[in-house]
Amino acid sequence: MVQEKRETENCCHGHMVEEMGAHMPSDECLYDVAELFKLFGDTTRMKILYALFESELCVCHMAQLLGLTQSAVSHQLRVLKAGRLVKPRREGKTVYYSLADDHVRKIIAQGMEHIME
Amino acid sequence: MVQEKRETENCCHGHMVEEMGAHMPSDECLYDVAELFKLFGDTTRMKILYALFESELCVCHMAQLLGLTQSAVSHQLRVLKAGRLVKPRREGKTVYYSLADDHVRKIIAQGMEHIME
DNA sequence: CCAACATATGAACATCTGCTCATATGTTAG
DNA sequence: CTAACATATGAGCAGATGTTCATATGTTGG
Repeated sequence: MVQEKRETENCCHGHMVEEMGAHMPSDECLYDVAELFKLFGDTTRMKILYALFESELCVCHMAQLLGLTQSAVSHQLRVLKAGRLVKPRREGKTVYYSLADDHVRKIIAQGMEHIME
Repeated sequence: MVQEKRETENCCHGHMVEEMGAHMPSDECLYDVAELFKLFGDTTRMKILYALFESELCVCHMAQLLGLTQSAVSHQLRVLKAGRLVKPRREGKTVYYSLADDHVRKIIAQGMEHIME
């Protein structure tokens, strides 16, 4: 995350530039949204999330279903859990994961819609 | 994109695994959605998109507004254009970019909502 | 406690990404 | 045409990311 480089170029003799800035969300907010979407921006994670659309699943079940290693799935579940997109439920040795809330479903659905244009 | 690794592990003696698969979108579809979200998954691109929320902007204007290099902005606009999230409009030497459609706005808004929980 | 199973985690590695710098392309004024 | 400006693009590089392999942790049955 290294940036903050200012240019002196200017095609429009920059008035109103600061005025525009007023409507922009804070850098932190923009960063958070980008981080959120980053979670959806990987095929493996998207597979996992979509697999959880209908019902909770345990790790090894997901691995089987998606043709992935248990380790790979577990690593990604860790990321998704940290991002509050999924939540675990332990039952004996088995850990079942499910979508954290309906927002996740909505966001994915919206993305799907855009793809199907 | 190297994967396709199958595990033999099985906590649930895998019946119904294939049945689940029936409800999954095609790999290509999942891939496309992930690619779409990947576009939103970067702070610089999110800044650019958000800056375009209200009105079209030329490249150097965006660079100024966001405190980024003209080159960096141009590179990202290329990516966003390829992903059909923004569209250019040439006017003399200047190229104005704007959001490609309202879906973009909706998707970002949905993301923002989730952040503000 | 021990063995077996389910999941989690750390290190190493190859790949992907996004930035910078230099330069090319496109456009208009003179 | 040429100079000046706006944008685009390519090469190179540093940092981020996702996978694998090996191993640790957690849980239950015997």
